[in-house]
Amino acid sequence: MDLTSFMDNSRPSDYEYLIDPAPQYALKLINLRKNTHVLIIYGDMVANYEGRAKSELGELMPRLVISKPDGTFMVHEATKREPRLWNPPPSSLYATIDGGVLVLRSVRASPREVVVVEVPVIRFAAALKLGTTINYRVFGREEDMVNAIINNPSMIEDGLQILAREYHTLVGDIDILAKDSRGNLVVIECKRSQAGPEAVNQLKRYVDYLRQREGKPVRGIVAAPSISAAAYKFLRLYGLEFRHVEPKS
Amino acid sequence: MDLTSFMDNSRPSDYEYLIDPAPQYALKLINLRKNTHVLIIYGDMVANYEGRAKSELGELMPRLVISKPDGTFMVHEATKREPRLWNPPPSSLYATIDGGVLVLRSVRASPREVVVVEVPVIRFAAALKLGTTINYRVFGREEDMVNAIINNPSMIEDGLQILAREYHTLVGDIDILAKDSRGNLVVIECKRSQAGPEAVNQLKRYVDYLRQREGKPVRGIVAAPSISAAAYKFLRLYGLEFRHVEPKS
DNA sequence: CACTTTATCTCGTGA
DNA sequence: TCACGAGGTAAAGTG
Repeated sequence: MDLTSFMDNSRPSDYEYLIDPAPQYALKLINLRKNTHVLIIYGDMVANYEGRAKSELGELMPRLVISKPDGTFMVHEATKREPRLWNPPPSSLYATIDGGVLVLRSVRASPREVVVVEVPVIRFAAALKLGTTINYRVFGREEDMVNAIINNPSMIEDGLQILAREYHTLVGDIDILAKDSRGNLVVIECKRSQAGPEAVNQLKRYVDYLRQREGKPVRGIVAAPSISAAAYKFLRLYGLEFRHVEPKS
Repeated sequence: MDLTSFMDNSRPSDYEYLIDPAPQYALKLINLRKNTHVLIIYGDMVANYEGRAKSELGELMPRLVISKPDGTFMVHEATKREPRLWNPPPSSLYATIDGGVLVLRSVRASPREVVVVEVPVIRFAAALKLGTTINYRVFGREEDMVNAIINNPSMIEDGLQILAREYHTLVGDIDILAKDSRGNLVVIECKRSQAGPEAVNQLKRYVDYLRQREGKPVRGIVAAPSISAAAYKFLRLYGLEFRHVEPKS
């Protein structure tokens, strides 16, 4: 493939790449494809971000820029899953050449956030057509746990009767509201991973609210695969309960 | 540059790339560079993940794999900042050819999680040397807010005396513990962005605990740039207070 | 190592 | 649009 063939042909192809391109070639690729392709720019660059917070990558070194057609903009370094700088979608990419240097400006409208990248040395640039999986689904989420409990309440305790799921209250939504065999209201808070202090606190909030509103005893149960020691102490301090439930059951 | 020169020379260079490579060439690049370079593989692929949860990208379509020397492994699609599938560092990458098809297996030890990617069509593969910014710093975090308040407690109210920061209790850590001009304990919970019901609930947890432990009135203040309407109602309901504080002040 | 909390969290959902 | 809460959260810091 002619590496610069795209210059003479504005019809998008699946992928195009430039090796050690002059800035104006990279610029043209970016502007032609930024709304349809995922762009990759590899080179020596500096960058900075200002918006909700502020930070700077002032030392010139090789980094990797990834820009997606939805506005996602990321500056990756050698380590970590997270980009060092980024703008989430929807953001807008503006590329220019300033003093012979490629400059990428990603602007997020609300909240106003700007990432600016200067690339004095462009080693590689590419425009790639990527797909998107439809009907993507993850199994083993909290919702699946809630379903499992609703379908089989005895996994919490015998005689439990489900009253509602996602029961809305002034202080938040209760995962499962139920009634035990003795007629007590039971609030169940599900966590797909180990429950910590926040989970207990959340449950306590719901239970306190219902106790006050109903004027009678209300039980609270954390349903999770495990609970931290501190959270368990906290839970017992307030007379709440824990049930072991695996997220994939 | 000879696109296959790396084959005859195991000395790492800054970047190498293969265009429409045969699987065994891509395999060799991956195995030579996976521990030192960031790898990019673009092609048509299917993938699946199993670990804490489970999901599948069963439809063959163009996707982008990024692998970092620390074990970061990501499968990106056309949209979103988040990879569709991933393993965080530290994970291990194992590449093989199975029935003529490049197979990438990323394994995380604990918790055990596996991402498997099959790439029947490899359009592009590259090994890139990336840098890492040292002494990286973000400005405008919650810690900066806490510092600002400790250095100038009057931004909360006059006569406030700081007693402790990160004060540990049975139910969690208090951002700032202080005493007001009348001798009341004051718990301050800082949020760098708008405070929601959870922030208020967190504060209530600390205040309730101290009230009980100390047997005397304890004030609670949420310090944040703003607070949601629901959170504010909730806050007033429990006799807590709100102070406007900007994260960059 | 486990636990706790923050985050420029991101993302989906529902009002 | 905003608010709220889950997430395979990841990453940092502490005991």
